[in-house]
Amino acid sequence: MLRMSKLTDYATVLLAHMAYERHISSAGELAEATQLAGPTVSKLLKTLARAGLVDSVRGPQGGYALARLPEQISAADIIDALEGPVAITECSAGAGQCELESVCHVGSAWQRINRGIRTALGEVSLLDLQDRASPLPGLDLAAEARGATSSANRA
Amino acid sequence: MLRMSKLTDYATVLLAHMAYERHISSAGELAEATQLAGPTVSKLLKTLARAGLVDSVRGPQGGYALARLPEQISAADIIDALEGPVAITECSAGAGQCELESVCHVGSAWQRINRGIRTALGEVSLLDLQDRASPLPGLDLAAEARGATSSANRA
DNA sequence: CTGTAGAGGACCATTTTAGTACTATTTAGC
DNA sequence: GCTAAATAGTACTAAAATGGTCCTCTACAG
Repeated sequence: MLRMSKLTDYATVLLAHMAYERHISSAGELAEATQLAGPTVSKLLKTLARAGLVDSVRGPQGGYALARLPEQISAADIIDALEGPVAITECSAGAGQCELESVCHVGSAWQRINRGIRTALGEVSLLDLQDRASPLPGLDLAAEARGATSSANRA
Repeated sequence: MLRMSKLTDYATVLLAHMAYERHISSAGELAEATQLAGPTVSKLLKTLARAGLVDSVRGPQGGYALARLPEQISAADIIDALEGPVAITECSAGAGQCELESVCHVGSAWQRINRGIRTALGEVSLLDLQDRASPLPGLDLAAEARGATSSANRA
C-alpha cells in the first residue's frame, strides 16, 4: 500500500504518451492510444490543464499537448495536480493540525520522511518515466530527509 | 496525498509510546495514554501482534509489549503490518499484473521509485520515530532507486 | 471458579474514489 | 453567420476502501 490513486497512474500513462508523440492530440485520440476510457481521459486532461501541465486548444483540430518539455515535468508535479500535495500522514501536511500533538511521541519524523519522498519525486521527470530505457536519476531522498545532521546509527 | 492510512499513523503513535514506556501495558492503558479509542487500539494491537511486532500476554496482568528493540522495528515494518507491502501503483507491486503493459510507456520507473521509498522507510527505526530529538538517519533512497547506473542528467 | 485481558471475526457507517453524463463555451471551416 | 468539433465545468452515481464498533471465544492469574 501507501499508494497513489489509479487516476494519478493513468495520468502518468497519458503524459508519457504525450511526451512520446510530440504533437497535439484530442482527448479521443489519446484515449484510443492509451486504451483508457474516453470520459476518464477527458476528465484527467481537464485537471492536468487546470494545473498547467498541459495546454489545451479548443474547437476543431483542437486537443492537448504538454505545456512544458518532458524533462521539466516531475512525478511530484503530476501527483500534486491530481491529489494535492504529498502528505503521507495527516500531520505531515503541516504543523498544528493534530490534536494528539501533546501526547504523540512521533513528532516530526514523518514530516521529514515526507519531505524526502517529495523531493525524490521532484527529481524524477516525465522523461525518466517515459523512456523505459533511461536509468532513473539518483533520487536523493537523503539530502532533504536528513534535515539536520546525522548519518548513521543504523543497524 | 500519497498517504498512509490513519490506522497506520495511530499504530506508530502506539508503538512509539510502547517504546517509551518499556513495560507491558494492557490495551486499555495504552488507549488511555495515547488518547485513542479503545476498540481501535485493541484492533491495532491484535494486528501488530499477528505481524510479530508486539508480543501479547493473555489473562489478568496481561497486555502488550514490543517484540523487538525499538531500533529493530522500522517504519516499513509498521506499514507492512497494517497495509501490506508498499506499492505506490498497482503495477509497482509486481510485474505482469497490468493489462496496459503493451501500450504503457511508463515501464518500470515507478517500480524503482517504489523500491527506493521502501528502502528508505526500512532505514527509519521506531527509535527515530519515537525520539523527537533524534535526527533521522540518512534515508538513502538513492542507492536502491538508482538501480542500474546513472547519477545525474537532472536539471 | 471467576474475572480480566487478549484473539478473532463479523458487521456497519462513512468517506473516498472512479467513472459517467450533461450543459456551456470556443473556434475552424464552409 | 452557421455548423460541427472539441474542450470547460460541474453535478451525479456506483463501488470500493476505510474507520470504527461489537460480540463471542480462549487463556490464565489468583
